[in-house]
Amino acid sequence: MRSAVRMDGHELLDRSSFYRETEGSSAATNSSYMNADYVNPVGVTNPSVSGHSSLLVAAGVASMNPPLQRAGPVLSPGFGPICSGPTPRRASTYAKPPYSYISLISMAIQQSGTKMLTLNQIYQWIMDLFPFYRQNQQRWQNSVRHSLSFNDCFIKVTRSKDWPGKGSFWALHPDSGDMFQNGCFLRRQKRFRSGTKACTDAQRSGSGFSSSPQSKQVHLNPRRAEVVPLQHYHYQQAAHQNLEPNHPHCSFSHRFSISSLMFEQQNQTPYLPVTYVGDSVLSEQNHPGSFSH
DNA sequence: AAATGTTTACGGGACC
DNA sequence: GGTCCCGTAAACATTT
Repeated sequence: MRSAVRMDGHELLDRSSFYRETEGSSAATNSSYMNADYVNPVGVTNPSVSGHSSLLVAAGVASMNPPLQRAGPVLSPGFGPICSGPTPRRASTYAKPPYSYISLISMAIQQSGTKMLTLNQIYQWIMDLFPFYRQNQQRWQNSVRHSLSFNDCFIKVTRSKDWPGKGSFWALHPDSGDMFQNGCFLRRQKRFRSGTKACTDAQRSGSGFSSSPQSKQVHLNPRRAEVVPLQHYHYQQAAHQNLEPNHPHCSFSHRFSISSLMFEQQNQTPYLPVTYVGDSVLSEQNHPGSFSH
């Protein structure tokens, strides 16, 4: 059953409260992919290691949600025309981001220092950046898990016995770099399929991975050095090939492109000062999943 | 028990 | 209209 027909309280909040308060748009004119009124909070320098956002506090989110242990500073938007109004609207912060779950997961992984994250780290990254996803966690987290399992563009990196912990790491398939043409994360231009096994074992062998019978499962050597080649591969393949603004295939700078997001992340001046709530500042672990700066 | 991972099913929207 | 992508729900298995 689709959410449009569900009449639970959350859905009412999502569809009416959010969009009604946004300017010049409505649920009827905005698809979930193109919510032009969404105020993108990207600007987090290190979502996994810092405290709560003053923006969230100002918006009353802190009182609506249980304290997150690893919430990050969600800065105010830097989306130019999107949020060029007098002040960002509070409701817009809660609007559904215009990214698919695949996009969100991809962004999270790509922005991590080691290009691989655990499921929980992916959850945290999404919630840190997008307050919308602090609601109905059971719903969207199920979708995230489904996306990870269902889509060939994500590969599971199993832990070694030397590196115990819960859950595997998730990484982007080395050949999934062109999923989002122009670096636009709104909607994939084409679905990545590994049916042809474009990523051969030979390719993986140089990537710190060892192949396994499972098509989308690789094994992680706990020695960090063996993970590095994969990072390089991703950086060159994904970041440069598709996310680089000057790339021939990226002839325009879409405001939802990852390059735009990253640029704003590096250069934006926050509207609101970043403050921390509580004692939730955690030390960064030197593990896969630690976010790069 | 809870979190994590897999699979199936269905319907909506975008695109051709 | 057909196809593809996506979101959501749900059931079930596996792992910690």
